[in-house]
Amino acid sequence: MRESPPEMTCGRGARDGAMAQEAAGSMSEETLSLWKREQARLKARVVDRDTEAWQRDPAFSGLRRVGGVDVSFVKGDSVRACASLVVLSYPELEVVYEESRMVSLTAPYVSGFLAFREVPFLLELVRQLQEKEPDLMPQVLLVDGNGVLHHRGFGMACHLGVLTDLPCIGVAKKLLQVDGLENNALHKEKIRLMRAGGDSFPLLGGSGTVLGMALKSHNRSTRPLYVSVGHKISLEAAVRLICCCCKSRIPEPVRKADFCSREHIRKALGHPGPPAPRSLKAQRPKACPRGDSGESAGQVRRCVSTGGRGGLARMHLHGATCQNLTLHYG
DNA sequence: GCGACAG
DNA sequence: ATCTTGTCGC
Repeated sequence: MRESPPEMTCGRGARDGAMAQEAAGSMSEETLSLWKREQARLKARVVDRDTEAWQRDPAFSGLRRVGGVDVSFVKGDSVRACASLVVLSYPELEVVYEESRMVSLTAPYVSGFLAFREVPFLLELVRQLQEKEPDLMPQVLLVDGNGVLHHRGFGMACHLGVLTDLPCIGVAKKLLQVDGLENNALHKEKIRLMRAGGDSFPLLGGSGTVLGMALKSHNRSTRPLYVSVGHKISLEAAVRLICCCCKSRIPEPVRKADFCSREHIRKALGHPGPPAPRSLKAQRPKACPRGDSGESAGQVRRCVSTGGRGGLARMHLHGATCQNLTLHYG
């Protein structure tokens, strides 16, 4: 049951005034409701508290490997992309494993359903790691996107976490404005008031529950990160770990994964980048000037860990868990 | 027409 | 996600 790509869809009287999501306009209501049901089904398996000993340790003793995943895209191409998985040692944050793979995306991007577009390929990378280098399986995975900070409380970090049974943390670069959360003047003021790296404030959903934390990931970072629980870790431990993984605004595991996937695309497509058929719609003009002065790279404090004893919490990607690696959408 | 829009 | 130019830091 594959959806037509956006450009093949004739005007179908989208009731979204301005066709909020061009991709969403190509998605059948049947598929969207199927995806919602799948999210609801898997959401029941999310564990939003610490399950591993190292997560409670002030120095994260026992944590040796932190993973990061990312998907980068080919310029004018709506289907070709590269998925990457990296594993870094902790606390050194040196790459001990890296795998990148060119993939063909099938599902379009629809806000709220990012996992159905990217997770299948990330799952495949985790499965490959389990087969070839099980000893390098990360003890926690940092995901580029949200966890429970999501339209239905089940973002990509939850999705990947449940299907791999690995602790996962959602790290988003922009606030997803759901459940009453708004990137308004008050929110911006709170951001401005964060002074040092490690400062944060809670993101309270409409029902009063904490959906995540806005975090100033290092001293000179202007824009915050939005951290939320994916699976098998508490929000407190998640925020603390993200801090310890940030040499710059973006945590190293995610940053390295991003670099690897881009580099892989550059090599796979050869250096001359241009010939790419423009099949998507024209870009919408940006009316507002970008008023933020950029990032600044710089050495920043990191949490220090006193090494760690041997591996305790071993990831169990065996047996019953492996069936979770089956792809779940269609 | 306007605003929102993880990646 | 991607494009864009310049600027700053190492």
